[in-house]
Amino acid sequence: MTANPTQDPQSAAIEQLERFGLSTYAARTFVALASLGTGTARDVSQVSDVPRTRVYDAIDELRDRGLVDVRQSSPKQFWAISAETASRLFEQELHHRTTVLRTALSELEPIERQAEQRGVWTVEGQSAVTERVIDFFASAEEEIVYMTVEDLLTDDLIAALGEAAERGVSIKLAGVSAPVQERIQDDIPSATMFESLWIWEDTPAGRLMMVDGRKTLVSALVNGKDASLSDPRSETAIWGEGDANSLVVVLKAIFTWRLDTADPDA
Amino acid sequence: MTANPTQDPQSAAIEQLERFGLSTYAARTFVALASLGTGTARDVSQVSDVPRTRVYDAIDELRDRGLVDVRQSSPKQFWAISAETASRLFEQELHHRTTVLRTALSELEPIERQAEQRGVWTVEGQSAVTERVIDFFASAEEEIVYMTVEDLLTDDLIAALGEAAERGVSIKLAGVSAPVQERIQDDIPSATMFESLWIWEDTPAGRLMMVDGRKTLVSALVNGKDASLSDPRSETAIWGEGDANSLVVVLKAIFTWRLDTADPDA
DNA sequence: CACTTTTTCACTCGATTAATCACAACACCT
DNA sequence: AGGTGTTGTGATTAATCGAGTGAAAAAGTG
Repeated sequence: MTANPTQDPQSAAIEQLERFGLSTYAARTFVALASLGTGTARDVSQVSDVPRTRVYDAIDELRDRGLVDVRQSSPKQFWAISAETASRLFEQELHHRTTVLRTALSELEPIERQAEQRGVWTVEGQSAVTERVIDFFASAEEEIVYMTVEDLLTDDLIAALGEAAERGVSIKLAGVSAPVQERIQDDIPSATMFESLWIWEDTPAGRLMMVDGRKTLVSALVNGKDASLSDPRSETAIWGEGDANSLVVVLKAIFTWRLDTADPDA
Repeated sequence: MTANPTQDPQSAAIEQLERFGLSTYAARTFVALASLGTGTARDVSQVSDVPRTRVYDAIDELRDRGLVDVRQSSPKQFWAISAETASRLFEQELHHRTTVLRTALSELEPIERQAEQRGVWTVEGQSAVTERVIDFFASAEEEIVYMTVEDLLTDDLIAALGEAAERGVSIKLAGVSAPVQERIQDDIPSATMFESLWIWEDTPAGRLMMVDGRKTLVSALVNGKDASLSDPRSETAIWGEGDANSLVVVLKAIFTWRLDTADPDA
């Protein structure tokens, strides 16, 4: 997962197929067939390095999944469905499985998950942090304050902000770069900007978020000094929820001070 | 995989999570946490039957995937993301992975896959057969003839027919049940019906298809006598392509005879 | 400071799967 | 027909991975 330096199509396809539940033989066999179009066990074995005697089992597996058809002759001929059809097939199946998962999980989810917690939770990895922020945006009812130094304001986030804005949530942003700022003005005209600030002008910055004055999140990039922008995944965040939560209290104080003193229209 | 009699949410969720690449410990841990909301290693161990000493590893795995956050206290507290967020996360990831697969596969697909083949290919399983039929519909340029005895004309197929019709493909159907027939008239007004027929009036029937007079498919349900409609997955089809293909020749003869003699407007 | 609980880590056992081998069936060629 | 090489199936071995167990270190608690 971490080692993926734009490898060749072969290995990429094989890796994905394996992760979708095929055995390595089946995966290699299918990839071989996909490049051949059709072929015999021998052909497949030669280009895939699957032992010829095992190609038949692999074909069986692929047949069960509807990925390969067989011509009953001697030698048997195998035929792979097209790349387009194959991916459509997988997408369909996986969509179905996520639906099953969603249903099952929500059935056993507790009625209400208690908010109002002591202490703070930690999240690791940029994508995970973003995911969490989006979640919080989605739960906002009145106000979102979001502040970032670099351009940690991706399309996902803008979309989530847009949805919130349409619900009537007031949105206050800071630290947005000029080009993105223009986009925001178009997409979410109701959003107001306030001056970024302060201590970490050019530090390995992260983000800072508060929704409804009772959910807050702070993040930072871990490689403080050395490799600052090398690995984009090295972000760590902490968040807390509830009026009495210490992190919430602190951030609320900072933000209200800042928002009050700042020029409200900028 | 075959044993799936609408099991309880617990096992269903665990099964899906495992198939998405989580270890069984991680899957069980997440499900436990999902029902608890938050909890310690001990809590998790009790409801999930994961050895307490291994909950930590499982949490690490879940953390890497952004499914769980941790509160650094003693004992540590674990927090699971919501069912909704989790499934969205998976759907996103899987969509991405199918895209990677699609790209990789199409890069190594041969320039042109030779049509015009001797012999016939076999497909097994109702879903696989349907998939293949849809594929052929999508490749049709002039004419589709499709004939089925039972209601092997699902929404997928109707949709595929619709798309073909919009491309200007002429569509000829037979053996469609009355209710479905009405639907067709609405969705695809250009389609013409002809009388089903013949030998297999109430046999364990299948389908019969021809596109552009050069691709044909015939299917049958295998459990001829005993369990006819018990297992819907026991369908087998054969198909062939090319003007000289024997199956094509036979079917073309049958159909042209049938279509010529039948009343063209019915 | 003793004692419990939490957390980490190393190791064993078992199951799954890759890989090899031996043999039977079949087709082709002379 | 008979020989020869290729194809398909089944059994067997080797290796890998993950579940489960237990010991030991770390952190709390009285």
